[in-house]
Amino acid sequence: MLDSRSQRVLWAVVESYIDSPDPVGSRYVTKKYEFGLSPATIRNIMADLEDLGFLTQPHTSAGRVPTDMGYRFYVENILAPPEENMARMSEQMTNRLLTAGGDVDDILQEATRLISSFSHYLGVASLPRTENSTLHKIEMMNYKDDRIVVMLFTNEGTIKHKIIPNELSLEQRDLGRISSYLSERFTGKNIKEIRSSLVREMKEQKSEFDALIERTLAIFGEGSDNAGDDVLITGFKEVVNLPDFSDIDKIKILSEAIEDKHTIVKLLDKIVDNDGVQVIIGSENRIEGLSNMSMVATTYRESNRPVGVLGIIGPTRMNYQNAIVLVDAAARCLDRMLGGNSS
Amino acid sequence: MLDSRSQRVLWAVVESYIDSPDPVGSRYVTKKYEFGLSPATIRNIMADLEDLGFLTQPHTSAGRVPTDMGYRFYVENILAPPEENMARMSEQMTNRLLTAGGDVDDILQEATRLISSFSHYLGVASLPRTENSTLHKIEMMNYKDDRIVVMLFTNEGTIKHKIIPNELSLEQRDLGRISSYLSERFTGKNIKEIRSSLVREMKEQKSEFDALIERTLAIFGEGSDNAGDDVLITGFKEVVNLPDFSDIDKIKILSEAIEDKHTIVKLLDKIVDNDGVQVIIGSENRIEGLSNMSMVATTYRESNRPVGVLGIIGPTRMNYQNAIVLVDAAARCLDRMLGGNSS
DNA sequence: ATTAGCACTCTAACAGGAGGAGTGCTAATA
DNA sequence: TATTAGCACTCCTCCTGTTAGAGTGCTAAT
Repeated sequence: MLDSRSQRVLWAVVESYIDSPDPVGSRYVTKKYEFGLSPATIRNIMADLEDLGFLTQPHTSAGRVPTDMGYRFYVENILAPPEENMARMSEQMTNRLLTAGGDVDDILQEATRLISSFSHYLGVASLPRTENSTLHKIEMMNYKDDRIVVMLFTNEGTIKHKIIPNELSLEQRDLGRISSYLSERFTGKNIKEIRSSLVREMKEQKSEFDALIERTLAIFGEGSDNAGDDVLITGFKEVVNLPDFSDIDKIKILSEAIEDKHTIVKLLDKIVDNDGVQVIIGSENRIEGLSNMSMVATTYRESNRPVGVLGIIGPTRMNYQNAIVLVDAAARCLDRMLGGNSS
Repeated sequence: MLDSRSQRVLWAVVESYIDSPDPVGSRYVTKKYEFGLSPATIRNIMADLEDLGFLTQPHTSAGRVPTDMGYRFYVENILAPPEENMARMSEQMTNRLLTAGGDVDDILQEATRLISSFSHYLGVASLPRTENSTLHKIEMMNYKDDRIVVMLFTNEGTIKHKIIPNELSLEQRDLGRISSYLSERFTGKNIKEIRSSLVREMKEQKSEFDALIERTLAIFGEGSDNAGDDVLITGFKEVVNLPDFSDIDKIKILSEAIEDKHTIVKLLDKIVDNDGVQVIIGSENRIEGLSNMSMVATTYRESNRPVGVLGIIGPTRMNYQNAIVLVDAAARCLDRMLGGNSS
């Protein structure tokens, strides 16, 4: 599809543009990379690459800049194998990550922090969605006379609790009965299923515990309606230091996306599980305002079941190779940490 | 200390500079505010105010700008009583806040979000520090064979849980004994005290449960060493839209402060409880990099005991009146919501 | 097929100048 | 004595024109 000489030129342009965000000219390419060709020839090749849509010019007499399509080709066909020191870097990160303790949330927090500080881009992750977990146990207990604490234990090792008013003045004995009934009936079942089956039941047969059940449901459903609480974003301070964000308007857009999180959620939702690191380049994401951002992400697993997404978001001019290696290393590390937990 | 005419001029300068960040000139003051004086007279007064340290000039032929000292005088001596629509605004906010549900964390999250969006500055808050709470109950239960869930219930209505490995393979029976022993001994006591007394005991007498106790301690102490997890900061997207942050370097400094949180913690620590909204202006905070930021904050209470801080951070050129009213309204609203809870 | 040469284009950077806003001072005024 | 009008002066901002440089595309020569 593209002769190897053109590929090498495209490679040179992308690499050097990633290195520093100045349009790259023909002369520069001949100087920096050993082509054995004159600038004029490079110019011709570049013109061809532009016709094909891989490169573009900011203005008539400027050098070339890769298009999203150019990056795409670069990522898919001519990405070099990771360098030695890249491997060392990801190993370092993995080691740091392995020392992280706490529950899943803490580990993920640390993971995003690490991939952000190693890549100098934004680290993002979606927490395991409760609704995809399976129930391990439900506990209810009295708390301070007028309230009940409901606790939800999942097989995935997360615990959620919620305080609800004890409207029926239930005794601890009653609570024990209710919770062991629920536990017995639903243990091992998918939270999402439980939720819908409870809702159905409540419609069919009115019980005196409806109010209690309804409030309990809130734990099950948390995060499913107001998506955004279950996504972590770290590293804004890294990103503002990039020359790509010297423009204040870009910062505004980004800060809005980060704070509202909905946009990022939409992005993460695009990552499906297909056993590998996925790359979404620039306008491919089809999200307004994020057309000059790319994402490198993959799913992470828990007992061999994909439960969430981990990735890096940066400018289209990002170091894809670096990002891919880091994300992959972090995700596989998570797999081990989480998988090992629930064994 | 300052005759009323000078005060009015200072007031005019501050107000109009808050309104828009251009140095304010003598002519402008006479036009906008009815002084019955000529620009020349205003100039003389301004020169006096400059000599006194309340105003300053960016350059020779520019208008005047308030100094930190100027703002200080303005805040303490000549702040006008809140306008009508200000009161309506804070009422609106209060209503919105009252509908917030969930535990303390959720409520505070909503509170910072609200004061940020109403003020267009940064909303900040410190969560109630667990170590200042009193213990209500401790529960321990087996979880998935090889682990234990430790739950800490405070009188203040917060619950913390932690999963720790069950190294001694304790039975639920043992756990029940241990937790009821701990509960019995420490209920009603201050968490901080409990922590230190447990540590002391562990040193004095080795018990077979030391490892368990030590891990349990981690819950008590959480947030005390790595301060930063217990502070909320919201509204970066509001702040980047201010003309004060059109400079990219200021954004960098701020984003760093927000992400690391330590700086903000230091700032919040300066707020002591003395029954009222406190204002820290510009370089008064003595924190590097934040010399052009001000904070308006106050403590919020739980059962009449101050447990945390809530405030607004913005540029020195912030609308103090507005901020004070909002912070006060929000804090008093929190008082009610939390105080009512634990009655 | 490649390359040297050249005219052309566009930008970034600098310098100079006009306009304007605002001051401080002095002298006149109420 | 306090206020004000007048005026010279300063400094910033904005606009303009110019220049240097980088890079291109094209053509003709190799």
